[in-house]
Amino acid sequence: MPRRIKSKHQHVASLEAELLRRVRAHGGLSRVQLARDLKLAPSTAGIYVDRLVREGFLLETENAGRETAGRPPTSLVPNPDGGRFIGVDFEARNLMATVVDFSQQPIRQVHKTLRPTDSAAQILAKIELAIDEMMVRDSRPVLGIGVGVPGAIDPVTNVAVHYDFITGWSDVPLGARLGERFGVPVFLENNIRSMALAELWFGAGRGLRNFVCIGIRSGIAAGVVVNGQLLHGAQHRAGEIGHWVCPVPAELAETASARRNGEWRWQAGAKLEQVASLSAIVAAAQRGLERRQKTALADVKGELTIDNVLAAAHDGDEFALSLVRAVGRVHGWVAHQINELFNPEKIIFAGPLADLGDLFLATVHETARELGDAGRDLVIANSTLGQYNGAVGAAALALHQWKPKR
Amino acid sequence: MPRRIKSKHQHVASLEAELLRRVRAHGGLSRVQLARDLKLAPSTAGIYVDRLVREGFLLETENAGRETAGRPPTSLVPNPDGGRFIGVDFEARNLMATVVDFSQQPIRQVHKTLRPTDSAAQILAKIELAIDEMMVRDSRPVLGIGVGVPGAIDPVTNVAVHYDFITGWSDVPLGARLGERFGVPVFLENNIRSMALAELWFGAGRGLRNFVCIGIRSGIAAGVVVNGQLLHGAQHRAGEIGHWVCPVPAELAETASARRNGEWRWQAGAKLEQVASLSAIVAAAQRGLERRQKTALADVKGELTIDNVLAAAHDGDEFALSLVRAVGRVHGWVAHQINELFNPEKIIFAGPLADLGDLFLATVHETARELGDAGRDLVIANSTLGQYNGAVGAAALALHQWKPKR
DNA sequence: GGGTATTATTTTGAAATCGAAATTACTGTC
DNA sequence: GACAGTAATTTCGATTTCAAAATAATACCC
Repeated sequence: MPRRIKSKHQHVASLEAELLRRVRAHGGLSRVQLARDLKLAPSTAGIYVDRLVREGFLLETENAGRETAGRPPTSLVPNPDGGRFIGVDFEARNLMATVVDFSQQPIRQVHKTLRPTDSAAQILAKIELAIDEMMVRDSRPVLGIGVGVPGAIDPVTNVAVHYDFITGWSDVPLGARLGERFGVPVFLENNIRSMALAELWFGAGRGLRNFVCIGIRSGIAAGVVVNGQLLHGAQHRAGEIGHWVCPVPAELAETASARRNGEWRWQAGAKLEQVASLSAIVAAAQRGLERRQKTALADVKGELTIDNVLAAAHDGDEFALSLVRAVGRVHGWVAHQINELFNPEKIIFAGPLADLGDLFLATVHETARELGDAGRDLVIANSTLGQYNGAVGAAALALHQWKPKR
Repeated sequence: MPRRIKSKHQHVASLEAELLRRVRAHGGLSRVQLARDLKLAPSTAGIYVDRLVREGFLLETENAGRETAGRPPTSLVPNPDGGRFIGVDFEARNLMATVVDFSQQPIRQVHKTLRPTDSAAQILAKIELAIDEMMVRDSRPVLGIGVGVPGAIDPVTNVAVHYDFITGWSDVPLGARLGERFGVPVFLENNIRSMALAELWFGAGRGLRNFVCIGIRSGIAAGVVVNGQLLHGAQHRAGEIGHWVCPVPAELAETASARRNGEWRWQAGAKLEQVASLSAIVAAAQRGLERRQKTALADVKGELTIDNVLAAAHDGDEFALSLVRAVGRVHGWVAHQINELFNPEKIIFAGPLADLGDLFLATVHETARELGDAGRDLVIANSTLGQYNGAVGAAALALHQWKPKR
């Protein structure tokens, strides 16, 4: 009769993991503060912290000048040499990868371009290549890999279920494959959700327990954090607001008749992704060029890209600005709906539009305030984490899920 | 120096409470099954169950004919005489109250009508009166009171924060007041959320971990259950989809021009509550009568009520039916949006419209399927719990929050 | 410099919980 | 009716976690 194999101290490991998470989130905590935060007895916190220090995951630091009475606390920080984690984030066109040290400081980053014609196998190869480049053999070993995957994933089996925009990307056993190849634990997450994790841990959502992160790239999706936890939904498909049926501002309408007046219109079946994503902006700009709209975009050589449009808006081109504002109005409506349904502490926009700053956000905010009761309690912000957002979030996912072995 | 008073065994009490919840949810569990469900050692489960049996909260039952080998399990059921709980649910016009026994079987129910002119104080008095009527002095004592309150509440301080449709209903210390008056713990919850709890524990949401309950009465709101937990939001204001800006079907439009064609329209500022609530239906029906629409409703004496309209629809009146269908289309859109955002296992509609059955739900379902990708994974249902739904949920809230004293 | 107040950490013994090994109460088989 | 097989429950240390008390390290005051 085979003896059942079972970790004898699984709680111990997860408690240690929780302590590490806390120390990473608010560096410089003491044993006693940790005990208070986690509702542990001080003695218990002491035991675990001692062990983590002994094993080289935490460092005790001198704390500089203090003025309060009493025995000074011994502050704890994660030991950067505790180990490294790799994060990968990709969608149809781009792949980003990063390595972070044990204190979640990025050490190195890499960007690769994906071609629309790339097959699933080719993309898999590029992922492995990017990870290889991050796998530098120095100091401490790589302890885990996190991947932000477009489309649906199954975080239990670590399978990438499906993504429309990569041919053959269905039921890819990404976790198993990378795990075998690199010999470390692999964690998958949908990529907008890993962006939300990045915001939660080091971005605009730091310290919040309820917020929504809206990612606008080729598609549109939302990562929802409730009580400090990512929301997945029954089939891990929560957040697909790209499929929302939404109002269409005249500027973004496809037909001339729909553009006639300034009023927003309701078109049966107009999906948010087709109305207010980056690709929708490019399409609307192209329609504008076709009808000889006066704009600096007319001078663009070759294929019109989203960067052209955003640059023109940034430089004050009226037509490009009108498109950005129209998209902003739609997302103002989105923010309003989400605010009423979730009552989050904050709504964070991520992606190239967010990088435009106030140019985009002002319209969003204005529209949301108009729609709500004086927009009460509505806080909207742009992500400030830049384009490695998702990769960093994926690395942090691995970092946070990882547990010291017992 | 006053010694800090603190329950020495708070986990014990909450573990016992959890065991009780499990046994209520799936009557007839055994010690071992409970241990498995809660990931406890069998010995631990045994210790607690023994104590609960000894204290009269659980009963061991004979289990009828079985065919499996091995020592038969001793099934456990909640002891109906373990204690009673009172639930109250009210909104602007109605107040419902119920008592349930320890196995959550309703024992008695009462309904009171509230007048629109009632002040906060008068309503408070009616609540107390209803509770008095439920406070029968027999067998076991009342252990807790749950109240489903309209509008915003603060479940931490147990204060009813605000509700628009009762004059002076602001910062009512309902929990403290009832607690003093009746000498038992009082638990507050927003009333749509307590309806969602009722669905979770004994209704269409039984056994589910992710679903949304949409309540359509004078207003419209949603109770969202994620991972088996109610979602509250940052200021406990989650679920206010009545404020959603939504499309308006021609049948429900206010102006003649908007009614002109069959297309749905987007009106800036059209709120779901003003478009697709019970009061909106009555208003649309009245507008129909004013323009001499052919309908059985023309024969109604006195003020037109929602019951008239729903009865007419039930009897096949074309005009009334067209209104119900139009509202159904709007809620089909709502279901679609919620489905994409949350990916719940089920969406449950509650309120008088749901009591119409398929007459209402068919349109909802059809619209939602049209809007989604073949409506994949979308399950929509009507509540079957009837009008004491909220009261039962409120009682269950008290029942579930209550812990045996240690 | 010595006492007092204050806060962090460690020590200590007790309570909660566990895992593995009995024990119990059945069913089915010869 | 004894005997094997099976699954629930109990028993019995061992481990984890706790709470309270003791100890340590500082500031502040005289």
